[in-house]
Amino acid sequence: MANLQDVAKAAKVSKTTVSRYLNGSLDLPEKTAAAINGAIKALNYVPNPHARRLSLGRSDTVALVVPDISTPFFATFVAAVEAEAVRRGLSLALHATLNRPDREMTYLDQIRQGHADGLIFITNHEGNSALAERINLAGPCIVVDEDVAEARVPKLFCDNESGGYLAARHLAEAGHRHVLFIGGVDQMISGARRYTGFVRGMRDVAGDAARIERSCGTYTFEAGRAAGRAFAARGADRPTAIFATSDELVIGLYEVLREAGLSVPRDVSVVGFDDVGPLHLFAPAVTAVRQPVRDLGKRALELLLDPRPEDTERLPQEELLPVTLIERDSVAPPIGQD
Amino acid sequence: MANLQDVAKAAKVSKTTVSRYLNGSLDLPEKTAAAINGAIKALNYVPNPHARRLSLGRSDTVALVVPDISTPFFATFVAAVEAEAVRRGLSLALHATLNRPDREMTYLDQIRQGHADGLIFITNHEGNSALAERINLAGPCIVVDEDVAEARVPKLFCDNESGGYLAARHLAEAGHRHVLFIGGVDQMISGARRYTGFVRGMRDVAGDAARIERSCGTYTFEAGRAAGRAFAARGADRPTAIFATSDELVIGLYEVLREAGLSVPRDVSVVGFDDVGPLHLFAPAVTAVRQPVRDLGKRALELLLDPRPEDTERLPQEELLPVTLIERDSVAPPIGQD
DNA sequence: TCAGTTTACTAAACCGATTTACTGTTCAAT
DNA sequence: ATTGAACAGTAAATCGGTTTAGTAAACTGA
Repeated sequence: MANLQDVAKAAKVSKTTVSRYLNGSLDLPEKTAAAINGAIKALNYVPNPHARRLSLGRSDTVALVVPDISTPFFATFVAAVEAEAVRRGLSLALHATLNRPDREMTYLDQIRQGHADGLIFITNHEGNSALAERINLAGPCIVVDEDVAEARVPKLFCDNESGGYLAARHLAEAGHRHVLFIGGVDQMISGARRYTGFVRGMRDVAGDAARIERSCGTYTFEAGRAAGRAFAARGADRPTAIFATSDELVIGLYEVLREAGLSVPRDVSVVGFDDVGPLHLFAPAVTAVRQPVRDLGKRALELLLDPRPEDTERLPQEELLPVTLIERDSVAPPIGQD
Repeated sequence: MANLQDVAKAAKVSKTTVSRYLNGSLDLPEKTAAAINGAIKALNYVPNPHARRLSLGRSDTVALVVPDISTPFFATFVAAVEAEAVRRGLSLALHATLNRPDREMTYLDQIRQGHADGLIFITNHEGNSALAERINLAGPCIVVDEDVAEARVPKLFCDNESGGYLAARHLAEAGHRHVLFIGGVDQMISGARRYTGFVRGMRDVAGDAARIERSCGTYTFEAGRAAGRAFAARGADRPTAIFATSDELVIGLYEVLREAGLSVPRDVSVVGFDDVGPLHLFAPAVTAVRQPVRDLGKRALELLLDPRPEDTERLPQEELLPVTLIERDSVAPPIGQD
């Protein structure tokens, strides 16, 4: 491969001239410019990216750290970030942590070490302060989807509270009073806020008649199945509606309800969250709170790259993106005595 | 950030010594080694990746070019590649082309220019020879999932022909004689081979009684809907079973069949392909040929990094990974007069 | 005609590693 | 006392760009 020196020699000028010409920091008379362009074409010259990065001290690459890539939610998120990165002429380095703190640490360190110019970070487990500390040291970084409490960086979430509220109102207005919330623990922002909103929504409509149960776990198929099994095993005093706060939970739940011979929405109503997968094709189609996943991805990169506010001492700004309720066929008024 | 020089100074040795010590090309007495380790720890030294890459002429990064990341198939594939890359200490640069040839070219060029040490390439449209030429110039590369005819690089596919065969036998053995194949055109290896296998499977069981129709298009929701609409609009002489050769096609098809009031498998049997999404939760659960997507990802990286055969003149080797038929509830014997 | 400006370009330092080809010292054996 | 090997390192070149701080020549105006 030809390098800058070769081009310079062929065009009978110096390295400096070629470099500065290419970077626009030098105006050249037509003749010289033509000679350089000719040499570049003839030699098929392309700047060596590693030399460039070393010299400039940046990589034009952003790193994306997510728990997993194969779930629809993260896959869609990654796709949105990638699209925005391309638009800005950046490359994307993708890292999956499988939610393991040691791997999160590793990638965090890599950023600090200059592997990438910035980092979009998503973790899925309860925050710990060692992690937060690493984030604060990592250079340009933004935390998305789930909070890392002590991290002093910009944060971007969907409006979890409002999502919980919308789901609750919808259920309560359909007549449900005894409901089950399946979701994350209070230590996680999505779990806490969705639940807060859910409770507020139920109270707003049903007041003290609302009877709210909560089942905490991860956002996985297996947790959905487990909660579903526990639900199915109960007798008469069973909630009449379930708010399952992720696509995976809904899928696992549906699986078990079907096996148990429980019909949705006749025996129990269901509202989901995320709505990234093909929930409209399930039987019955799932009513769900939809997250603006693509917007989340696009906005994450914007926030990462846009100039930071100067006063670093202010609390990290937190931005919320709106969610919407998509009504389908999994909610009906409750029947029976409950 | 501290650099090699700083460490050397602190340890009272030369840059060379530190570098060679760290890279294992120099044995040092305990005292010197301890001094260096101490300096590294004290200064929090980490080698600058860009300098390293420039010096070594490699990036320990592989590039992955796929049409899209947000579909379950590619998302799962990417996840598998990433996992294998981590295992080998490599980074992953992710690029989505949205199936646009210009972007494919761009990324192909980036590899040649040294952005990555190797490339896993997936395209989803009919091959063209300009693309193949670029691939042949791009350095270490492997083509996966769909062929690029004139590319002389290792290739990795699932066993499409066998997948078609399995689907056809299953349908024919259930009694179906008049069947519809929905899939890619003959110019694409997946379309051609799945169809070939499908025809062979039908003939093996039903001989001349087999009546096979084919609908060519892309592997998208929309194509599935379109084929479904065309199917639903037909009168008496309608096939009794459909082989929809991607998850997306199945989803689009199901959507339309449901709207049209056609019941699966009573009115029509369906067999899918891919089986990456939650097809087991659809109503009815979809019988499908399952692709070994994770194996595909893992094996792709292995093939890319494993030493190439020396005689480059031999035809590029092609490796096929086995598929399996997952039987669920979307196939039943045909009823009626057809 | 000569100072001052503009034009056209460049030498050399720098980014931070790796690596080749040495140097100087110590020790054992002859 | 000398030779040769083993030990403990190192100077300097290299990778391929960017950038600072210039220089030499041509032109302009008084």
